[in-house]
Amino acid sequence: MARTPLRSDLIEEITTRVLDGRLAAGARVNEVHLARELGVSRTPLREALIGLADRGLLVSAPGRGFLVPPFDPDEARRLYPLVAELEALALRWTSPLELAGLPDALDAVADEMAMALDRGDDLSEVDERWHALLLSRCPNPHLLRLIGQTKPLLKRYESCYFGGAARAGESIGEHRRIAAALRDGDLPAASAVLVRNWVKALAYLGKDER
Amino acid sequence: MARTPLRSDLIEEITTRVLDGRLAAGARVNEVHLARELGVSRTPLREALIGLADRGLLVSAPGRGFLVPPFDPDEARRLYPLVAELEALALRWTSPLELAGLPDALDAVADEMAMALDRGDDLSEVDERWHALLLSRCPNPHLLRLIGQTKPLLKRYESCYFGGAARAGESIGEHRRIAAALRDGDLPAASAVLVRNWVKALAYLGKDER
DNA sequence: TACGGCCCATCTGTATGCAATACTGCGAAC
DNA sequence: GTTCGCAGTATTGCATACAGATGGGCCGTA
Repeated sequence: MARTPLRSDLIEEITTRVLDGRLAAGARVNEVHLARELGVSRTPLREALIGLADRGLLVSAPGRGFLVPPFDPDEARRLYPLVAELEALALRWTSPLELAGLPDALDAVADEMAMALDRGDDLSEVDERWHALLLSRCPNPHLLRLIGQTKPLLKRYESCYFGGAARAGESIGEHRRIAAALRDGDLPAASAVLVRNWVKALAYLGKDER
Repeated sequence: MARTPLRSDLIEEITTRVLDGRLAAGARVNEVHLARELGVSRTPLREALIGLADRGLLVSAPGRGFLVPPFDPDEARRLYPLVAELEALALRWTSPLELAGLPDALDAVADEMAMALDRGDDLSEVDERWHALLLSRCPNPHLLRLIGQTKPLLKRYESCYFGGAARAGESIGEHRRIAAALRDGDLPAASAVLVRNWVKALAYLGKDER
């Protein structure tokens, strides 16, 4: 028997397809087609779909299966502050002791971001690593679970987040300020910048969405 | 076809069984037995189990099925503040306009709680209604989803919450103070009491858990 | 031509079947 | 006496099969 259930891999794969639009917003998910395409049967596929519906990345329409929720600017406006507050909470609940080793490591990742920006690479993967590192010491697994469930929803709207180099540079600066605040032991300042970082991302997103 | 998928009912039923201990903490879930007992096939049952595992009320052990997580005092200590902060957040994000009609209704439910306390009834159902009402105007469905997913986890530890009449009376008073603060438009005070209400519940829980 | 009802293909929701792994009990060896 | 190994059973994970609902097109009628 597989040591990793099929549904886990399927959740990952389907998440990717929702994020990159191969499963289009508003479209219904045809279980038979998708199962054939992925080379699995409908059973583990449905299990994955149900998991994704629980996280809000799909919605279940009783009798009509699953569908990808349409894009909704309101939803983005609610998701960004939500993730912001959740991350800030995770930060507040990380003990100063655990936090001590982080700033240097965070700045190292921020350096990577700066280099990626110079090369014109995609920053989102590095940005993700930075935030994962920031939260890695939080002792509340349930909060981390909620964050993990919510971020993919947000990523649907994030496609053009780092589109502008100006915003990217600004964002890297914010990341560095967060690390600096942590070094000073100034947790409120760190959370404040963190929340602002997310909210600003939303603002730039709104600009592109016109 | 049923307008409501079987798995929804199953999720509800299994949640109940986990909360009342019919599915004991630490025990494995036998899919065949449980399916027979519930009069359904394994397919929708497994779908329900997966949904519950996503919410953290069960854990999935690859190759070994699902099991009810053991009780863990640490978990309770992390869940209560989490729900407290999430509810406070929901409150902060509810517009004052929407909030205006709430205090009277909240106090009405608080009256019910007081009456139930006098009669010696169980308060948890009424308490749940009070909190649901408090959050009912929050415009962020994702936050509400997270709260809804997290509260059942907490309820596992809540059995003896309202055990002491003294604490129950105190809690009702806190509920009234929250409504009063809302009437005054003093949102920070309302959140503060709300958070304290949850944290105190945890403190009393800790006392009984020895 | 527009509208409403019926029929059929398609798809979901549920049940059952099958293969491979994990647990249990017993026996043997140290 | 304890531990290791093995065989049989139980149980999971996945695949397939079946029943009922859904949606769309076609025809008839106003």
